[in-house]
Amino acid sequence: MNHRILVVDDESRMRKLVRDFLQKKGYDVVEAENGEQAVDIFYSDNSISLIILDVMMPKMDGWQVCREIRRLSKVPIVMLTAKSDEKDELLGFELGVDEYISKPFSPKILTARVDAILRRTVSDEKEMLTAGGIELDKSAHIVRVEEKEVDLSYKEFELLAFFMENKGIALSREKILNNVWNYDYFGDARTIDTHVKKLRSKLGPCGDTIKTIWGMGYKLED
Amino acid sequence: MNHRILVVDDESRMRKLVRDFLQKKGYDVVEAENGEQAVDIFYSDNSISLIILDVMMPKMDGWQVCREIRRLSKVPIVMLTAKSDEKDELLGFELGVDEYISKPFSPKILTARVDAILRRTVSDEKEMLTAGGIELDKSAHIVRVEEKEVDLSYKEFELLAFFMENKGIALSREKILNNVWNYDYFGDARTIDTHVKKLRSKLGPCGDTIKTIWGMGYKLED
DNA sequence: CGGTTTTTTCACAGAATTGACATAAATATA
DNA sequence: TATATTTATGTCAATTCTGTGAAAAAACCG
Repeated sequence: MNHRILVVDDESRMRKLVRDFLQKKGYDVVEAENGEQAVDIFYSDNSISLIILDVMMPKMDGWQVCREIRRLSKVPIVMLTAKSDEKDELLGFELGVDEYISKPFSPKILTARVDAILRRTVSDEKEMLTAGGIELDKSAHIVRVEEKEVDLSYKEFELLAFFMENKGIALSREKILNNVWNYDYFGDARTIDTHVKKLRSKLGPCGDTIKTIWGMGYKLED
Repeated sequence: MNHRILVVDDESRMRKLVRDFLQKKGYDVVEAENGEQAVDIFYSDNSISLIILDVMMPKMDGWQVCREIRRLSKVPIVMLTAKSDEKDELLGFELGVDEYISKPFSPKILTARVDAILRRTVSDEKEMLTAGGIELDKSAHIVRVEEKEVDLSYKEFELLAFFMENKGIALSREKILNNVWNYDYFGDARTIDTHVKKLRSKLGPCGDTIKTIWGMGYKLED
């Protein structure tokens, strides 16, 4: 799930600078040294999730590249401008630029903005619950422990989801019963123990994320 | 799935130039040296998916050709103009011109625009759903598994389409019933199972793309 | 209408899950 | 330390759920 970022600038020094910081943050980086190349790359590599674009470039400038890309894609675009210029920004927003960063910029600002934009666009896609090394996707009904998918039964899944929705909160057996089991269930409270046991063992290395609170109930650690 | 492009220009040098670049990109090219011929060819060859039209031509000019074609077709039209002229562009957009390219143009720009338009229109018209080796064309009502067409009944098709529109998402039987069957259907819950069974067997090697989520429903894998 | 295809119902076998229970282990309490 | 209380664990029968084939019912089509 790594993001690939296309950096477009005619100065190789600047490309290297930006690339270094993005790579340190764990992003994949692809470079283009002019607008045409950028468009080519973007059209041929459909895994680009964000473009950083210098405005000042010979031949095809940043605006043109932006316009060209926007013909068929809504990929987030960050513009690098020599200095903040209101007129330009207005033009940019019409073209669908997502963010401006004016040179000289601090690398922190750059990566922070990139992070923010990607988080925004990604989080639109799906809701994930996480805790420690556990990842739970309610809609896909998938649980992963340390990146590896784990098979859970229906009840186990429901129970874990309830734990994760209340991570860090101590839950009494009664509360768990009322939420995970049907309201007409009046069975043994020990039943929960059995399910917790199975959960713990199926969660493997993360099994001890479910803590016992003696005399009270259980809690999923944050 | 190759696109055929009709290039209309009275200068053979220009036709050859455009044709060369489009062919290098893998397009089929048909040429016409005047408006009448263009209209004739377009009407007789119904596999033309885009037209590149020079504005300046003797007898019947580009606008006239455009108007003529638009009488019965929405095929994308790209105009080649000697120089960008606002008045002309306004006229053109009223006539439904999709794109302008002013001479002299870079061949790369030409092909990039053509790519973009075709990708856009293709994805507008044909809503293609894919998942694993399964391809589903909703408008054409066709399903292919590993390039080979598969015969599905109406209900089977609807069900598969619903799965593919929600690929990666776990779907309860209730949800499936509400979406694929009429709201007033209260039949046996086994009905879905039966259809899933048939789907799985008809999808052959991709049959196991439809996962059972025990106690919950089904899911088409991403 | 008669034949054909599609859709639905149904019963049952087999699979997976669940909850109960007995027993062992752990923790608090006196 | 001894005792009471609470939790962990393994086992297993009962229950619930799904897959399947066959057959009935409905829709379709000349």
